[in-house]
Amino acid sequence: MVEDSSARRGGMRDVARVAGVSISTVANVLSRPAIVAPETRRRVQEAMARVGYVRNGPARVLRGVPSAIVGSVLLDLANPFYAQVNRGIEDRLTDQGCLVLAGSTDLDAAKERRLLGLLEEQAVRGVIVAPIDPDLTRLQELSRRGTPVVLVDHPRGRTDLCCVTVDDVLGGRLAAEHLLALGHRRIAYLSGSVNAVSVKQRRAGMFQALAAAGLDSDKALLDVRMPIEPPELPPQAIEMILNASPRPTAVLCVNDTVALDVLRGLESVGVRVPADMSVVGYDDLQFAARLSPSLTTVAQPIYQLGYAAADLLLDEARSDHTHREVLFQPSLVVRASTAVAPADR
Amino acid sequence: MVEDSSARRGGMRDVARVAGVSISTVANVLSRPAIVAPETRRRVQEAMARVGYVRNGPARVLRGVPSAIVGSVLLDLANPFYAQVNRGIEDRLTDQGCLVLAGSTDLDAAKERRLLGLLEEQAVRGVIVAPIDPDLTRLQELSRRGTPVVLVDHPRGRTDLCCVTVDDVLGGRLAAEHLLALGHRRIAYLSGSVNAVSVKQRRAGMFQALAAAGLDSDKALLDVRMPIEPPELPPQAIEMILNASPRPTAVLCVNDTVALDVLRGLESVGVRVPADMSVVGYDDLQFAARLSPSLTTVAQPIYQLGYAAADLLLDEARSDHTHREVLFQPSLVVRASTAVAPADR
DNA sequence: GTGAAAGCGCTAACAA
DNA sequence: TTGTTAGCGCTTTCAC
Repeated sequence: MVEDSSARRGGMRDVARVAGVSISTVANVLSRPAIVAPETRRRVQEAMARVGYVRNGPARVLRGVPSAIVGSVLLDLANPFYAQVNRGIEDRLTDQGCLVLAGSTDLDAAKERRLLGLLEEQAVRGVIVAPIDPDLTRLQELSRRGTPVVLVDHPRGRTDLCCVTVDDVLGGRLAAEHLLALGHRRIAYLSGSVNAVSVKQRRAGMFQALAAAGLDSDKALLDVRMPIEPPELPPQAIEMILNASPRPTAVLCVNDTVALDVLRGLESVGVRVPADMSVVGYDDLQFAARLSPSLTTVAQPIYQLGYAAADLLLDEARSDHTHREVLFQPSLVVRASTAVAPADR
Repeated sequence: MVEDSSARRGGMRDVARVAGVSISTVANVLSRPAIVAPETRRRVQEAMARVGYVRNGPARVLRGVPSAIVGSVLLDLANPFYAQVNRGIEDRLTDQGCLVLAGSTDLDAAKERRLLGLLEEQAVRGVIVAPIDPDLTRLQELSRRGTPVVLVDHPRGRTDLCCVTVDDVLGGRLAAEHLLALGHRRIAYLSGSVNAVSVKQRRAGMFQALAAAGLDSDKALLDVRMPIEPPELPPQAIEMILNASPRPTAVLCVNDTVALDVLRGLESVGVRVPADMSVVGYDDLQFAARLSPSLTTVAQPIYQLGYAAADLLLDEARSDHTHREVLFQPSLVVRASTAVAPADR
């Protein structure tokens, strides 16, 4: 009857048998070691090692212990922005002994629903989600059925969910103000098909800045919208900007990746940055500082977004929890891709 | 006794009660709908909707159904390489209705152990891991205790685990051959403190190429090793390369991110790429093609690495499974950062 | 300080 | 075709 340390994992029953105690004594050693007699405790611990005891999470959850698993449903974990959000989530949860069940929705509402459904079945501790489906009622119901939900990078709308967002209006305003101060009077806003809310709010922020400078927003702002999810920016984007009349002297891009492509695109047609055209990114991803020219961009506290969301989720377990809305401020990082507008020189 | 659709989730018992059938009929509707009378089935399904029925994963696992959760333990999910590996894993598992529990080890063996321990407690279906702890016995035992383990980007060593790797010797050789063909006779190899095995193997590959060209490997290869995990490459790296005598005319970098920094570093001291110095990256990350100069690099099938690993893991469930070793081939992507060696012109 | 026993929600074998 | 039942491994009273 010798147990092999590399055998299949034993349960509490095996431990109890080997230690010559009852199951509940084993349980006590695990959860309230203090109340067990030292000698007994030692015997039990020895037995645990002998039979290769491993706690059974599912059984504990079934019994009512909160799950150690938290869901993270983001747009695309291979996208540096969301990867960073996810790291924030992971790091916050990890010291609570929690694990992150992460999934990508790829802009597909059906995929999002599927993921959320699977997560609910796992009876996870909660879910952090950057929803792509504008209809939040599903999430609201998920929450009501007992799975706490926290929104990241998305306003709570009419739900009573916790959410963590960045002030996109401010972000748009900061970018526009910077360009206006450099003398730019005609600015292109290159946005994708995604993240409708953010895109709109940033535009609103630009309008604010333009209006404050006494400009006619409709003339000063050139809206260039195109589907820019696939790895490559469609070449027409650059064309549209360069052929517009009057031609803009600056571009605000919806994110740094797009800005990178714009930099390349402009270079390839001989437009110099920042001499002929200023370029502003958004996000301040790691590579932004390392490009040449290094990229002026609106920095978002990406990691903190995730960290704060995880924080809120953990807080949901507390009895005195109240649903909260956390709002971060973006900040402008001026680097070498923006300069005084050509006409002004 | 009216149930509210937005109420707390009900269980099979509630469904049975509402539908006026027994629990096992409900179970049958779920797992073998065909054997249930249509009328009964309909009633049960209606009841499920009414009480907001959601399957309870943990209970199923406890009962012996394989878990839908797979662990993914990688170095850093915010690192584009591992993020991509993880996407491969995710995409392969997702159509099997599986979920990915992903964690970062951050080069910390203790963290790796902790993660693996937690995953084992969750009774996951299996674990895919890029181990940083060179001692694989823990993984071997994990596997023996009943949690299948697949290694990614790491040789199986003396274990009998499944593993997926890329031929690093070939990668090093391809890079060196390319540079040799361009007339370079002195090449720096800039490697970090990480991933000992890969680094060594690539060096071996370079040696092969050098030897085949009739060169004295020790003189032709300048080894520059330094800790390069933090976001910035230490400036000394560039110095060491430029001050070496004879000065190398080409650099092979351990990955594209390092190559990016080298590009910047060389530019800042007025060394032109590729005119004065050729630079080769490794990995072919998305941005490699978009840099200026665009980066010559050794492409690895990163996504496929994860995809194949997940594939192997799923296969472990089959009764006829045999442990396998999958080896991918890297390939050289020649772009604009390499050119004929200066002396030769 | 320790043990006996009741379930958590589910599956599957067997009975009706 | 449907129902009964015995656990899966654990936590948690409550008795001893």
